[in-house]
Parts: sequence; structure tokens; C-alpha cells
Amino acid sequence: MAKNSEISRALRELGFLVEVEGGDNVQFKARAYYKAADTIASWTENVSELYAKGGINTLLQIPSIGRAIAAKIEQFIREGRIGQLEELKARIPINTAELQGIEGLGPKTIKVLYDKLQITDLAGLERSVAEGRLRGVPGFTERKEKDMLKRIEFFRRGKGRRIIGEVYPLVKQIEARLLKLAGVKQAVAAGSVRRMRETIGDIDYLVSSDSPEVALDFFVKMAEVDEVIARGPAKAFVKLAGGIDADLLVVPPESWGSALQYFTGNKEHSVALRRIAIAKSLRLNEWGVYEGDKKIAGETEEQVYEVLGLQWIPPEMREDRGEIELAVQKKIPKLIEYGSLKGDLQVHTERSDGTASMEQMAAAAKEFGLEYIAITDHTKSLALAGGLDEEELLDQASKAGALSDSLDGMRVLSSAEVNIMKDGSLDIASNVLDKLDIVGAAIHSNFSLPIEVQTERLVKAARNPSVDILFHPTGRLINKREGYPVDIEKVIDVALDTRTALEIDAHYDRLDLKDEYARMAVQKGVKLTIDSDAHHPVHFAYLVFGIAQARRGWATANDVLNTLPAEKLLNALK
DNA sequence: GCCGTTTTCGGCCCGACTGTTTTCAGTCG
Repeated sequence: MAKNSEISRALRELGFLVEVEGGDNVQFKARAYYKAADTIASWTENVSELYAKGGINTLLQIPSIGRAIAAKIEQFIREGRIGQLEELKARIPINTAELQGIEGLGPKTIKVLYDKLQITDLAGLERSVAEGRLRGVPGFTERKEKDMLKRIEFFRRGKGRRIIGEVYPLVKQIEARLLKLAGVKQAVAAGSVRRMRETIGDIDYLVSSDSPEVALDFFVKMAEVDEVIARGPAKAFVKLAGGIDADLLVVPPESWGSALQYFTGNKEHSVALRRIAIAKSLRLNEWGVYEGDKKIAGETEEQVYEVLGLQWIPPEMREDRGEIELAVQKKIPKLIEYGSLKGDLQVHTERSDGTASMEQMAAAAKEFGLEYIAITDHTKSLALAGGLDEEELLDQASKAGALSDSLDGMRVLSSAEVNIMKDGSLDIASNVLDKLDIVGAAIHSNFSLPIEVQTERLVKAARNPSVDILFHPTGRLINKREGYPVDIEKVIDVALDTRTALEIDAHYDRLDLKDEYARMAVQKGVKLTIDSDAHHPVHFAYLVFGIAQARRGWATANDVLNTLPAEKLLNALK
């Protein structure tokens, strides 16, 4: 059974090779393949299964899939290949993934390099540069040839996306510095940072000012800048130390809103807005919304959306996944707000693998503005993390109770991060668990079991009457570990059935549930919790990433249990 | 190659920056 990602990848490569080969209207044909690839990549149902059930006509129901592409998908599902793609690959035997990854190389250049120098991959490109043969190609100079070496090196260093939590502090620091510059009225990191995606490809700064050169000068001369890629009167592109790209666009204040929209994206969302503008005989660009030559909006984002007949859409929702249709109907949900959590239901102490005492964690949580925390040390079978046995757990619970009584304005709930065993049972007896205020359960071992077994472990844990929350339900670590295979829909259904909450673990390595699963849970009516998984007093700051993930999952405050005060939360548990 | 409140044909998002380009193509976001 072909995965959606595999079908998507094949269509994307097909589109790119069509573009490389060239011809009439080829960019539109390629765009059609790309669009189809995007649609399939984010399609929630398995396309192979849809095909198995309803044949090619089912494929035609999917937007951006017409007769021609449907036939290619059919062939891919049945034969694991697309004939036309193989023919193209035979004619132009290039390593698209490698060459396409080099900045500045597009389809046209790649074609020229293949035709003139038979360059098919990165190694070949490198050889040609080393032998000084690139400069002989039309459009290439010695300087451009040298630049190519840097681009290759950058690609080799790994141009992968960065985890948001790792770059967020620097992003915000530079944002603050831009804001302080003379003449700067507004400054913000737009792009995927503003949308709070879990990973960041580059940082897109937007500044409003009537004297752009001040901001641009500052930007290209910052200590963090490794290399200035380009610098014009309104825009600059740099590489920061560590290899992350940063862009700056400076606009006059009257264009702030339209520029913010344009720079926040995502691309598909913005393109959809421009199409709406065209349908209304308007023109939308980063400088404003225009009716003929007359500018009718642009100073604020709200105005831009309004003249297009849309409700303003929170950045976290801007992924062209149905939010625009909701905005037309003025039915954008009121998303859970940053700072609205009253408690944190996963907090570790030095009793297991944390680094601070219960008292220190409680004090830090209070300082952070929380009203309650749950102490969730690991349990005995997780020896690696110093897991607590029944006796130690009860002792820790009574300490939590005592501390809670002694504190003003901070409730400390007794809890545990109970380990789910290979067979789905828990490693702590239920008569002990039932003495705790709240119980979270999680998988920490046996990640490579088959999906059916893995799903059954979670289902069994959810059906356990003692378990209130499933912590980090898929076990993934972003960019590091895929997580165990799990039928998340089934887990969500059982969670609904058993009134078990699902966690969004806010640690930026996890963000688990991820946005799209959170959205599935919310749609079905399953309650979420957003927890920091704090192992140190400063970790409560991670909650912002969890809230962001919930917002990306279209969750409202009502969908998240720990927006409730402690008493109401305890009453809402199963 | 897809799609339709502008169409079953003729469009398809839009502008900035670079280079060796003296008027525009290629690339990027």
C-alpha cells in the first residue's frame, strides 16, 4: 500500500523534471503536479485506500487531481511506478533532490548544466567547479562559480529545518533589537515563526519604517551575520552563524498590514487570498490591496482580510487547510489564548529524572503565573529515569499534599507519569494510583512493535479506569525520532469513549500530539491537556509552544482541561 | 495539467533582487 508521502514525492519529482525538460506552458503543467503533490501530502485519508475502495473516480474527487494525474496515481498504486516519470528520468538522469537543494539552482540552470557539462548530481557539480568548467557555461562567471562552492557546502552542512524552541530566543532577541532602531515603528518575525510551526526553515523579519536604510544597515551588520546574500533598497537576505537564513523586509507604515500578511504566509494561504482578490477585481501584493490604481487597504492585516470579505485569521491557522472557507462564513473559532493555562499537569522533580525539588518547581510555577501543578515523577519500570515504586510514590504524594497545604495560591497535585508496559498494563497497582489526584500514562519503551500492538497498548491504557491522561501519545522527537507507529484515529476514538484526555507535550522536541492530530482530537470532542514536561524550573516557559501547537490544531480554551481552575479540572476527570 | 460567479478555452499570484542583463530571464519567497 503506497503512502501518501510516496505518491506526493513521485508527483513532485515528475513536476520538476517536466520543468527541467522545458517546453510550452511547462511551468503551469509543473505547477499542476506540485499542487497535486501538496494536496496529497496533506490529505488526511490514505489515497491508496480510497483508490482500493472506489477506484479512479474517488481520486477525481480530490481537488487538483484531474484525469491525467489520477491515471498516474493509479499506476503508482498498482505498479509502484509512473511510466512517464521513468521515461523522463531516462532522458534527464539527474538527482533532483540534490541539485534542487542547492540555492540559486532552478530548473533552467539545472538543464543547462546537464546539457553542457552532463552534471547530474552534487558530486558532478563539485567536480566541474573544481576543474573550472562552470565558468564556460553561458550565464556563469568565475565569481558565480566560486559562490557555488559555498552553496554546496551549505547544503552538505544540512539545511534542514530548525526546531522552533532552539531558535526562538534568538529570533525574539533580534526582533527586540530591530524595534529599538531609530525610525522603526513596528518589527516582528513573520513567516513560520509567527505561524508557530514546530520547525523553522528561515526567519522572516518585517519592519515598518520611513527610513529603511537604518534597519537594513543594522540588519546586515549584526554580529550574528555570517554572510550577506543580497541587499536592496527594501529587502536584505543574510545567513546567520549556524547556517540559518534570515530575511528582512522594510515597508512604509501604510503597508504594514499587507506586508505582514504576505510575509507570514504560508505560501498556499497567501496565494488563495490573491485569487480571492482577483475574483473581486482587486490586486493584492505586499504593499496593499488595490482597486485599479487606488489602494483600498494595507495598513492593518484586519483591513486586508476585511476588504477580501474575510474574517481575520490567526497566523497559526494559515495553512490553507480550510481556514479560508471558515473565514468567509465568519466562523473562525476563538482559539485558546497564550497565557490562559491555569495549571501544568506534567512536572518532574529530582525524585526521578528532574533537576529541582518539588518546592522549587512549585515556586517557579507560581512565578510563571500558574495556579496548580501535578507532580509526575516516573514510575519504577523506568529505572533509567529513577522511577518510583508504589511506596515511594505514595510518599511523594503525601509530600505533594503537605506542600500544597503550606502554599498560598499554588496547589500541588499528586500524580505520576506511569509507565505503560509492553502488554499495555501499568507498572503501578491501581489501588495505589487511585490514591493520586490525577494520573498520566506514557510509553517509554518497545518502540518498534507493530502498529496494531502499539495501538492496543495505548487503547488498553486509555481503557484503564485509573488513567486520566495519555502523555505524549505518539512518542516522537522532532527531527530526531519518528515515534512509534500508532493508529491515532483509533486512540482518539477510545479516548472519547473513555473520557481520557490526550496531552500536547509542550517540550519543543516533542510537541506531541502534533497540530494535525490535535485537530482530529478537537473535532471529535476529545479533551486535551497542554503540559510543559518540565524537568527544570525554567521549563515552564515551554508552555508557549504547546499552546501554539493547540492553536495550530484549532483548539479553543474549552478543548483544553488545564485552562480550568484546579477544582473544576479535578471534577472534569473521568 | 487543472479548473470554471470569467470561461469547457484560456488563463494560471506577485514583486524583489541578481547578474554583465543595457531590458530581461531566472530564482526566490
